[in-house]
Amino acid sequence: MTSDDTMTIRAMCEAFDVTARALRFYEAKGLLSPIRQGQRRLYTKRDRARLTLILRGKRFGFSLEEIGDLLNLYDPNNQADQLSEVMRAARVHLAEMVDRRDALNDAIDDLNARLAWGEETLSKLGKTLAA
Amino acid sequence: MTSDDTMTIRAMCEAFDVTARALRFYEAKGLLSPIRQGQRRLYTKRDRARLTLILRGKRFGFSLEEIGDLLNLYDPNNQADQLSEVMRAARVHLAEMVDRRDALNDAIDDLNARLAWGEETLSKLGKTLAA
DNA sequence: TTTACCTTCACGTAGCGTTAAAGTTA
DNA sequence: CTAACTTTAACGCTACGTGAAGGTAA
Repeated sequence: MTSDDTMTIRAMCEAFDVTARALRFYEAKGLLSPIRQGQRRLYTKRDRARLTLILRGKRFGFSLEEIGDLLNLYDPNNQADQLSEVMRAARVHLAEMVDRRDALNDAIDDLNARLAWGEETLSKLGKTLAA
Repeated sequence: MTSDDTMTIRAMCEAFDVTARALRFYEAKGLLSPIRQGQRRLYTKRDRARLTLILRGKRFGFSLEEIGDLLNLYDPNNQADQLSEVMRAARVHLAEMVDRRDALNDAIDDLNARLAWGEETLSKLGKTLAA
């Protein structure tokens, strides 16, 4: 972190545990806009705040495009209707996450059942071959 | 289903609820190998058996490459060691699925908490603006 | 000069979706 | 003849990883 409160791409990578490629990718997608010192990128605290939200959004399963929309909502004077909009999107996503988890649970149960069957089959097969 | 027990690509699509593109893709990946009647594909019951396993594998979260490996294990005279190998792979995958579900659950709980916070904030904001 | 970063292409991945252009079959 | 179905080819999408080739700063 330099004296003017900006960070190099390398410092960002270490601070947020992301790759430089990812940071450039987010920039190409319009999610970040670091200033330039010649060719080199310098990330301001605004970039850091946005990256925090980006990573949080990813953890919640939002796509980068959706995250971009949410970031745009955050940018202006964030009033009640903006927050409502974000929450509406979040609720939709939450429902999808719950569906995926339920499907995953079903698959897990199913696979467990098949493994149990497989073990039983193996033991029978062992006896058969031993006989 | 024609008299010689083969099915056209369209019939397969309807029977298994998959697209023709998906069937051709599985073929390109070496998972299916329908016979040809001129240019047209004709799927045998071997293909249908394999497709059943492919779709089941996908439901369990296996990649097509992994599914291909498992299909190859099924092909020969399936003995005890073959089944053991499949089960070993299945157990590894099961663990991954459990991890993903747990991560999903954490994210769901987290997002729920943030939504609760958001609702509280909204109500306070409402009072503030009304004052 | 070397060393260590930095930069911009640009192709590869997974699993198909989606035209496009053209041949075949009923 | 036409409608319906088929074929191959090939680019699009998501979120980057992974070099390649070269610039630049200490």
